Amino acid sequence: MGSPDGEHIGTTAHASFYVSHSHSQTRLAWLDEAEDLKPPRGVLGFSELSWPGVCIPSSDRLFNKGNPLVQRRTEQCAAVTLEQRLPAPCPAQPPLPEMEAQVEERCLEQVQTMVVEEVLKDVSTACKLLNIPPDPLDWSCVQVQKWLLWTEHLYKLPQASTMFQEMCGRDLCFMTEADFKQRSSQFGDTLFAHLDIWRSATAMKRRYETEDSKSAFQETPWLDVTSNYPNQPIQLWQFLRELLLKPHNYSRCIRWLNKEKGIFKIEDSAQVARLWGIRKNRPAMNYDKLSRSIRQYYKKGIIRKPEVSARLIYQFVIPV
DNA sequence: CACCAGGATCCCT
DNA sequence: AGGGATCCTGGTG
Repeated sequence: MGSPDGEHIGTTAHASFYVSHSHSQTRLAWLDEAEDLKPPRGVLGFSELSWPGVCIPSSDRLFNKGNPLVQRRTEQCAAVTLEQRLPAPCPAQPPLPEMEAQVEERCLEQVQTMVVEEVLKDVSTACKLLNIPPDPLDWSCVQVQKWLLWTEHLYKLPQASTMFQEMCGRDLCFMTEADFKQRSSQFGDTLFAHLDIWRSATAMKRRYETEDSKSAFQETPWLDVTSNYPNQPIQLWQFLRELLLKPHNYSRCIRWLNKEKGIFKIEDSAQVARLWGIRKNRPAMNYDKLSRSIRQYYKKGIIRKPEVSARLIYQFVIPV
């Protein structure tokens, strides 16, 4: 599925990125195909990376019907691309073929920028959620397990994490796809593809960071995947974790039941809602609304109800 | 009654 | 467009 004819824009041990700049015929064919694509979506529903012109090997395998987070990004990309690849015609002066080529060139670059941007954003969000560094090479065994648990949840891969016990990120990165399949014949390829994307994202980020400051990419405020985004508004799950990590102050209203598993109990629902309301400057906040927001996290795989469900008890999908 | 689940809509960024 | 807030209906113990 790769396009080795194109310009090589990045490499990791197992993944490369190519952008075709050579054959306008091919590019048009790809763009036309794109109109028929079913729209996948993030967070880390990465199948959109198989987008025409920007190719990440293995990512197509992540696109399966069971993926709960598959929909959104290509819709955005498709909308912009298709709109922009058809600039308003000028009847008096039909565009020259070179101009068409330039327009296509620009479209392609825009798509590439958007896709790269979205990938980095998704990886960044996941890093923040899992509290792990972006580069898989830097992962400890515990961090590998966190990532596996998350991936397991994301792609509904039962028991995937148990097949990679006591492995650090470096071990994982040196494994081939065959090694992955050997450990899990059913899901090895999906895990491998997902890991591939993370490594690729790191490579992309490095590449753009070291690029000339005049590059269009530099105008995008790249997200530092390890930072906490001081200017970003806090999200509810972050707020809850914040309270939980300060038991000295808040254990009377919210506390861990099982910190290792991420299970917590809201002891004083009204008080937690009040605190959330204060933080967000929403005086009318109450537990009914707060709990509705928590339930939105079920779909996103951030918070869920524990296996043994009980009132006011929730569980972080990825423990702190 | 308090909590839970989830649809619909609005608002803000 | 996406996230969160808000409102709502209906269900459970």
